[in-house]
Amino acid sequence: MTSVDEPARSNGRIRDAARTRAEILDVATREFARAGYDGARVDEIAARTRTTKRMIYYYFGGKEQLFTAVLERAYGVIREAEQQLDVEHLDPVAAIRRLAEVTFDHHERHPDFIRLVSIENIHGAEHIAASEELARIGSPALDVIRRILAAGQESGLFTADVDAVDLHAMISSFCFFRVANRHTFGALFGRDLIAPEQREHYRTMLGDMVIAYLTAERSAR
Amino acid sequence: MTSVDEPARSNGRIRDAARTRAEILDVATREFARAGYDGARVDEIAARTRTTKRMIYYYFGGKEQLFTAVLERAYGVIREAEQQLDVEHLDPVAAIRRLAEVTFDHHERHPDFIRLVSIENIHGAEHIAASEELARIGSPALDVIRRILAAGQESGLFTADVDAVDLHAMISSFCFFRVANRHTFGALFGRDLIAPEQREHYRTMLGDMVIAYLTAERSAR
DNA sequence: CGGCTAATGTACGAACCAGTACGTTAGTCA
DNA sequence: TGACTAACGTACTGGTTCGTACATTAGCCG
Repeated sequence: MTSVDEPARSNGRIRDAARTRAEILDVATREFARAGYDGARVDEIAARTRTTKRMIYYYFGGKEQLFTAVLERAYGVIREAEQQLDVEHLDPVAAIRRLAEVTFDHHERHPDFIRLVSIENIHGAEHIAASEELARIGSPALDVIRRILAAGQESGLFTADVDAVDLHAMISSFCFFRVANRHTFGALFGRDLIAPEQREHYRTMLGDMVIAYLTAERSAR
Repeated sequence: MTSVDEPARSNGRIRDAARTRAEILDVATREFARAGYDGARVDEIAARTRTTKRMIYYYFGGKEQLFTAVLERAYGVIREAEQQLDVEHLDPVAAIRRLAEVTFDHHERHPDFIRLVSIENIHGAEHIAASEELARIGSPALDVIRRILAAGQESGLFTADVDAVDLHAMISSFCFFRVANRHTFGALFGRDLIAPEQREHYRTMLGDMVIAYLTAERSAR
C-alpha cells in the first residue's frame, strides 16, 4: 500500500509540463461538457488527472481561464478539420453537399464540443470574448463556402441571393440541433436523432434540404 | 425602519398560495435561464420574490423539482400556442410556411424557453424524464404538420417521403439555433442572428428552405 | 369566536468548493 | 556537483449554498 503499485518510477513523480497540461485539458473538456460550467468541479477534474488541483491553478490560473483554454482547443480542432476540406474540385452542387456532410459528421463525432458551445452560449459567449485567440480567427469553412457559392451562382445553378454566413448557419443549425437537443427531442417525441440506423437518413435529408434551397426558383410567397 | 414602509397591510403578510407559487415560478424561470441549473441560486430566486426561500421548499420540495416545474410551465406555454395554430384552411404550401413562421416567432419571443431547453439538454433531459406531465404530452404542432403533409403529398405538391417529426426537427433546428447560439455565432462570425433588421430576412429564408425541400424533385445525388 | 391548518418567516447548520500558503523535489545548467 | 528554478504536492481556509428545525400567524370553518 505504501509503494507497491508503480513499477519503475522513483517516487511516482515524473516531470512533463506539456503532458500534464494536456492531460488537464483533456479531463477538463470532459468534465465541463458533462456538467456545464458551474456544474463542473475543479476538484473532480484534478482527481481524474495524474496531478493535483494545484497544477490547474499553476497552468491555467483559475476555473474561468481553464474553461477558456478548453474552448480554444475545441475550436482549434474544428478549424483544423475545416482546413483539410477538399471539395473545390467538385461541381458546386456536389461540393456543397459534401461540405454539409463533413459538417454533419464532425458534429456527430464531437458531441462534447457541441455541449461546450451550448454551455458557452448560456454564458453569453463571455469566454470567447475574453480570448484573443478565439476572437481573432474566423472559420476556414466560410471561405470555402464563399468560393463554392460564387461558382454556383455564376454558372446559374444557384439562386443569387444567398450569403456564405447564412448558409453556414443553415447547415450548422441542423447538425447542431440534432446533437445538442438529442435528449429533450427524444424524451418529447420518442425519436433518437442520433440513432445509428437514422444516421444516413438525416445526412441525406440535410444535403437535400440545402441543395433544394440553393437551386429552387423563388416562387410566389 | 421597523414598520414604516408598507401602506395598508396588517404586517406586510398576505396569504395567497397561488400567487406565491406563481411568483416563485416566474422568478425561477428567469434565474435558471440566466445562469443555468447549477449557476442558479435558490437564495437569489428567493430574494427576488416577495416571499422567502422557505416557501420554495414548501411548494416545490427542492431545487431539482423547482426546475422541473419551471420546465413544465415553459412547455405548457408553447403547447398552448401550438393549439391555437389555425393554418389548415390554407393550401399546403402556405400552411407550412405559416407554421414555420409561427415557430420562428415563438422562438424569438421566448429566449428564456430556449435557454431552459439548452440547459435541460446539458443535463440529459433528466427532469423531463422525471416529470409525468412532460413525458406524457406530445406536441399539438405535430398533428398539424401530419395533416398538412398528408394533404400536400396527396395533391402531389410535396415529395412523398417526408415525415412530420423530421420536418418539425428541421424547422425547429433553424429557429432554435438562431436564438440559442446567438452569442457564439455573433462572437465568431460577427453577425447578430437576432438583429431586428435581419429578422424578416431569416424568417423568409426559413420558409423558402422548408418549401424548397418539400417541393423539390429529388434529383441525382 | 375559538381552534385548526395552510401558509409564512427566521435563523442556522453542514457540506461543499474555489482558491491559496507553504513546503518539496526533479531536472538542468554553469 | 551544487545550486537554481520549474514543476509538483499537501493541507487548509473562507465564503458560499442547499436545505431544515423551529417558531408564528392568517384566515377559514364549524
